[in-house]
Amino acid sequence: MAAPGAFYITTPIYYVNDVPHIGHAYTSLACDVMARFHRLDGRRVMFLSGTDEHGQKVEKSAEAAGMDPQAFCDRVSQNFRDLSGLMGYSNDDFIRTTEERHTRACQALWRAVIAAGNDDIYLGKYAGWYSVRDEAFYGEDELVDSPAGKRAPSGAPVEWVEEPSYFFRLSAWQDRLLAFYDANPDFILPPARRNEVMSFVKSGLRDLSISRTSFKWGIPVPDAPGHIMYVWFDALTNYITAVGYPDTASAAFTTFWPATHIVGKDILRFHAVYWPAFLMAAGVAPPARVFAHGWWTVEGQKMSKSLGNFIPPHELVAKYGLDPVRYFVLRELPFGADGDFSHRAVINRLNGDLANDLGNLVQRVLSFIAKNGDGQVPNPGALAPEDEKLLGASAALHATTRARVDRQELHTALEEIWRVIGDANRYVDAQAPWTLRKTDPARMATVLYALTDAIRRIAIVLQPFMPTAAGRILDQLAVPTGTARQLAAMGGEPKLVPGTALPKPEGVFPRYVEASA
RNA sequence: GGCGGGAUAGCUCAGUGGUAGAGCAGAGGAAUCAUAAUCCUUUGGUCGGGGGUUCAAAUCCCUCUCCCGCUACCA
Repeated sequence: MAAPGAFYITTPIYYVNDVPHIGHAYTSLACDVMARFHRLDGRRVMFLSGTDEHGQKVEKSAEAAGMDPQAFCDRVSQNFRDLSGLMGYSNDDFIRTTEERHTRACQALWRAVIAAGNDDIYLGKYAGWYSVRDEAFYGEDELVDSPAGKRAPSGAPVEWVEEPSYFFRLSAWQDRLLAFYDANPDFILPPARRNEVMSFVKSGLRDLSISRTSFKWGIPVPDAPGHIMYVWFDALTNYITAVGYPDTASAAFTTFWPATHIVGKDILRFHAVYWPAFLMAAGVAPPARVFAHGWWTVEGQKMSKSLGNFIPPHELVAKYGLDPVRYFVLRELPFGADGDFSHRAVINRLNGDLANDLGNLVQRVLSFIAKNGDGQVPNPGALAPEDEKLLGASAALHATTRARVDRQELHTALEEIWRVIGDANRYVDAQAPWTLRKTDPARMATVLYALTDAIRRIAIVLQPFMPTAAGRILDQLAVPTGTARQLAAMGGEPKLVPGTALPKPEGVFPRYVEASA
């Protein structure tokens, strides 16, 4: 069990051969929001990302580039580390599977499975139809008959090849996995994905080939010269490497493991089936949760190499700004479902939600105070019921958003926040401080105080989603950094101190104006 | 083929038995503190088709049509 109040969240390790696109950015961004949320909520957080650097493709790419595989990885993994900087990720560690600590962890995990004495790893033969030309294995059902014999779908000739391989006895784990899913109904989210995984497991499991002898770029299997670990055993282990495995008594491990894994739906099975089985076989606790998210389409079309419609994250950030991009991808699609990334939709969110609803709310209140309230935090009188209502709604966001974030429902968390932003705008109109200025200045001050305090709470809870913009709003309210910006401060102390000087207000979310044709 | 999910306002979706909802878009109005922002009102749906159960069905059952996901070793 992880320590109480601790939270460990991981992105997948990205395949180092890939070029980062919006899909990678999205996965990490969701993790980043959860990591930031829980830190602000007073928990100890470990947020891990990294790169997957082994495998035949990397070996070949390095060769093609005329480089040593390690030097090649050093270069291309930088693309993903740069992404962290660009998107403002707050990851605590960035693991690379070519690091020595990872080799140690993988070999230790392997040995632990063997030491458990259940014969879960055994030596067999990996066999299949291989096309030298395609450099790929094909399943029997994929092959096409031709006069010259069996052919790959590409038309390339195939040959039956066999190589010695270690296998993981996954077939023996069906019942234990199903029992685990039953005992942990939230282990796989969203629920639809859980159903898919369970039906997959119920349909029967085959043993898994977990080593290769046909190439070299990988982690050596202990006591088995010529064998290197096959991708998944190597890659998945990164999640425990980073918390100190094999030292399961280490502070990091006892504090943080088990983790919440956020993955794309394409790799759900590996995380929700193979990984818990590996761990249980080695006597290590399985992960706490695996959450699978969906895919982005771009202007209604699937992202693909042939269409060349991958969106480089840096272009988006340059065009719209970092926080608007963060907001858009988290708000636009239900986390878990597929969604479309379109210029139109970004503009609508940016101008409608950010500039009009939130940005204008902050600006109308703060500039009113700057002009009519001596530029200070107003001094409130007794609160009226409608004041209490607004303040109560904004304070309640702490609990409601936490409940949403706990289930990875980041879009509904934002919905909750925007509901209160709407309340605040309606409150401004209903109270009409511009009228109170002439009729009842004391009441005006109370109204403005209620508004600044509501905005303070809204900005605090928005920090995980839009760290820079939310921070700027808090700056404009003269909220000191530190505990005053923790989520706990939404409920009570420290509050805004009447009379505190406020800086000159500046717009936080400018409208996006389309370049005129 | 098998298993699972879905089809609700122009768009994206919420809504599991009791007089159809939200956001955006559209129309009209109010206000003028504010980033021509905000607020109010409002147009709009035979809840995919058909059948059934029920006093009552978007909601339960049957059936049809269409869409999507999963159906293993592709990093």
